[in-house]
This record gives sequence, C-alpha cells and structure tokens, in this order.
Amino acid sequence: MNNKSSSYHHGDLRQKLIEQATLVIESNGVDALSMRKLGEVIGVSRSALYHHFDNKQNLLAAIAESGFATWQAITQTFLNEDSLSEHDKLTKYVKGYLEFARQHKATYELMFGNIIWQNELDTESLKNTAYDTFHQYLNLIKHWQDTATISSSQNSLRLAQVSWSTLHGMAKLYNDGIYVNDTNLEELSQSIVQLLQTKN
Amino acid sequence: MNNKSSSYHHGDLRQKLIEQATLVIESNGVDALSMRKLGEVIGVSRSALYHHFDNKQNLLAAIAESGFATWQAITQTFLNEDSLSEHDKLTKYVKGYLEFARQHKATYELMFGNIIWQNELDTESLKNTAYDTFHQYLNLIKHWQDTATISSSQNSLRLAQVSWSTLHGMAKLYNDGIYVNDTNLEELSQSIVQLLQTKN
DNA sequence: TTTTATAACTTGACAGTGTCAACATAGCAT
DNA sequence: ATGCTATGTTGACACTGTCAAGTTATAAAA
Repeated sequence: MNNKSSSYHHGDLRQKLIEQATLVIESNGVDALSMRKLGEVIGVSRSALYHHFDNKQNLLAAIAESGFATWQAITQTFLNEDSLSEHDKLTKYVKGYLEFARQHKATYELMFGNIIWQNELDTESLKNTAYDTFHQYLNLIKHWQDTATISSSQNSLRLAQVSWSTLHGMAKLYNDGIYVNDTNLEELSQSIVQLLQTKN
Repeated sequence: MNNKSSSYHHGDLRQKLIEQATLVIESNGVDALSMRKLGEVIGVSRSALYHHFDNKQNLLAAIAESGFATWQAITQTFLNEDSLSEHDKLTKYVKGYLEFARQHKATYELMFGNIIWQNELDTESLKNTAYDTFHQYLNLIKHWQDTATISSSQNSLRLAQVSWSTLHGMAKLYNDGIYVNDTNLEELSQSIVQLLQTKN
C-alpha cells in the first residue's frame, strides 16, 4: 500500500516532465526527445504524459514558455542595477542574449522555432509572453535612443526589429553550427553594439 | 563515364527525387517529407531511394546544395550588371536575400539548418559551397567599404558576420512566423541598408 | 553473341514513433 | 459509504527510416 500509493499518483508529474524533457533536449537535441522514452525515464507509462499535455508540440511549447520566463528574469536582474550605465546595460543585454542562446541551445530553438509559431496550438499565453519580451526590448531601444546611448536616426520599431534580427541571426548561426569559433562571440557582441552606436 | 544520365526504369531518379522532395517540403514543410511517400509518388519502391542517397539527411543536404547554387546564380545576375551603381547592388543584394529566403522557405531552412550543419554527413561539397557563398559576401563587403558604399569603420570580416546575421535572423523570424506582416520586408531592407551606411 | 559484372530496383522485416480508446485506481468532496 | 474527477495503465493502429536479401536490366568483356 505504501509503495503503490506513492508510485501511482506522481503529484508534480507535469513539472517533472518539463524538467526532464529540457534535460534531454539540451543534451541531445530536440529531435532526440521521445514521449515514450520520456515516460520510461520518469517511471510512468507512455500515455500518462497525455493527461498533462495534449500532444508533444504542447509539451515543447511549455518548455519554450519557461525559457522566455528565464530570459525575462535574467534581463530584469541587470536592468535594475542602478550602478550600471546605460551603455553597460546595452552591452550586457547583447552579450547576455547571445550567451543565453548558447547555454540553452535547444530551448532557444523552441522559443523561436517553427514548431511553435507555425502551427495553431494552445500557445496563446506563450505568444503573449514572447510578445512581451519583444515589447520590452522595443522600449529599451527607445530609452537608449532617448539617452543618446545608441543612434536615434532610425525609427525605433524598425531599429528594434533589425537589431533583434541581428541577435537572433547570430544566435542561430552559432547554435546551428555555422559559426563555430566560440571566442568570436565576445568580439561579435562588440561589433553589434558599435553598429548601433554609429550616427549619421 | 557518365553514369547518371544512363536510363534505367526511371531515367534520372536521383534528380527526380530532389525535385519532387523540394516540391513537397516547399508546400508542406520539411517535416512533411517522408521517404516512403516520396517513393510512392514517383512510382518507385521505398528502398530505391537508398541507392541514390545514403539516408534521408543526405537527400536533404542535396536539396540544400541546389539551393546554394540557385542563390549564387541569382546574385551573379545583378552583380554583373554594369548599369547598376554599387549602392543599387547593395540594395538588391539585401532585398534579394530576403525574397529568396521567403520564396524558398523550406530550402532556406535546410541551407542553414542544424540538420545539415550539426551532423557529420557526406556534406563536404555542400559545406564548401556554403563557405564560397559567405566568402563572396565578405568580398562584396570589402568592395563596398573600398567604394565608400558602406561604413568602413569596422573590420570587414566582423561587419560581414554581423550583417549576414541580420539578414539571416530576419529571414528566420519571418519564415518561422514571428514577423508576420510581409509588407514590412521592403521597409526592413531599407533599414538594414541604412544601418550599414552610417558612419562614425 | 554470349557471358558477366554492376548498378538499379523490390519485397520483407525490424525497431522505433505519436497518439488514441478502453479500462483501472487514488483521493477528495458530498 | 458513494460518486466524481484527476491520474494512471495496457493494447492497438498507422505511421516512420532503414537494412538484408533477393531480382532484374543494362553496359562492358569475352
């Protein structure tokens, strides 16, 4: 009775699934994630997962959402540090973005990948979270333009879109194995900041 | 001796497979491609494909390689037009890149995706082709810096990496469904060009 | 021309996948 | 105690990529 009751109802299975799935994809890639194996590792039958996620894609979406939360927490940490200059915050944002993408390759892939964005899923809250992240970035761009930290010769929205594209593109090119030399990331961060600072 | 043109039951199956597979992925996405169905549609057994490609990934790599060839041909067309100014060529390159990515979503995804770049496959020639493409872009950046078409305040290699990241990131964000408004692409192209032109 | 070697192709099989229907149980609220 | 619901299980289905073993068509060699 003791062992049976303790092993039947898992209690926090949903959270455990997200955590274990994240572990798997970060060490072996998104494609290596199997619903059946995931249940096996946790010690639960293959169908149990479907009481917590309608399908595999929704599990992946949950991982992505927790990824956005992590990134939001990271940025809040240094954006609230009063001792940092605006320029330092900009540099930290750029470097931090690329580091986050590198340290959570698979999660980052999910956050901005077609698996989540091209299909109609239960991703309403995820899409809102993602939009919040971009909206916060747009506000930062505006603020840095106001404080003359970066060039204000361009429309804020477009500059935000273009510069975020740069961050995303570099993260992808690195993560997907096209930019292989990791010591470059520091230099490339500097280049991005420099490009944003140039005026005309 | 010319082996590939020699006709058997099917003539040039290898080429047909690439063409049909491209059709499938461009209309239904890379994930929708099934080796078995592909053979079925062409009228050949499931195992026939493996006499032309060691595995599915190598078929995808072949599609990617033909994608690089297409892109190379497109750029050559307008880069050789003497009537165009350097500034026009730059604009055409940026707009053309984003349009190419949009018109060949799935092929573009393969060209720069982890499927090809993260595994060790028969991709030596593919990787060389890809490297040639980037090398040509780097030379263009140098040339445009020499002709004062764009800013020369940054190291050429780094500027090439950063600006290519911008192109790639924007293409990905658009293709993966995060940037949904297609009328933006024209404006965003202008923004990229403008950013490259600014001097300090 | 006949033989032979080889490239192209087929069938059968295996291990794996996501997901659903049907059933079973645990634990809580009534 | 009774019933409800969340949570779990097993069996099954229709897929998937890929390989081993066998077959045939065609080009080269005899």
